[in-house]
Amino acid sequence: MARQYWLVKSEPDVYSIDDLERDGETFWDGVRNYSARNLMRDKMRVGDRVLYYHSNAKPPGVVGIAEVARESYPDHTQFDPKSKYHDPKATEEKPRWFMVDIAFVEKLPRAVSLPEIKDTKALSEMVLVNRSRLSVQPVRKSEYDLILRMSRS
DNA sequence: GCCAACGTTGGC
DNA sequence: GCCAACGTTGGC
Repeated sequence: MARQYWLVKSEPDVYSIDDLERDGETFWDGVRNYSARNLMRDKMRVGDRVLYYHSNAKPPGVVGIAEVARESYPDHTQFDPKSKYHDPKATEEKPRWFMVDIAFVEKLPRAVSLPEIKDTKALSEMVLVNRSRLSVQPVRKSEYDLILRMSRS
């Protein structure tokens, strides 16, 4: 299948693009939304490209690129009573939440901010603009390419 | 810090 | 199955 494109949100205070650059690779734990889970569990493939978005930042925006390094497997934090992501209804036999691993690719030469994205007609159909609170979302190749081009200008 | 959007939970 | 109450996300 052709490479697909995604966007993931992360609060830089929690885990920023710099943290990902330092670590090289990480597991994307803590996603507790069924739409986002289904995308990770069923659609994300190794090698897919991922726009890395800083939410709750000033300004919020796309700051880098990552790629899917491992396809979905159960998110271990759901089984951990001490984790804030613990889910008492999940069992090892029947996990409810899944995650993927993502690897650092590069930081954008310049962040592309949310206001800028909102001002760009060709990006007006992005899920980011039209649906609040989805932390893993699909992106069109044309949108991905345009954001990269904007970051270089 | 506020609050709109909206997903989830649980009573009925 | 409906829907009110509740909790969270995330921009501003």
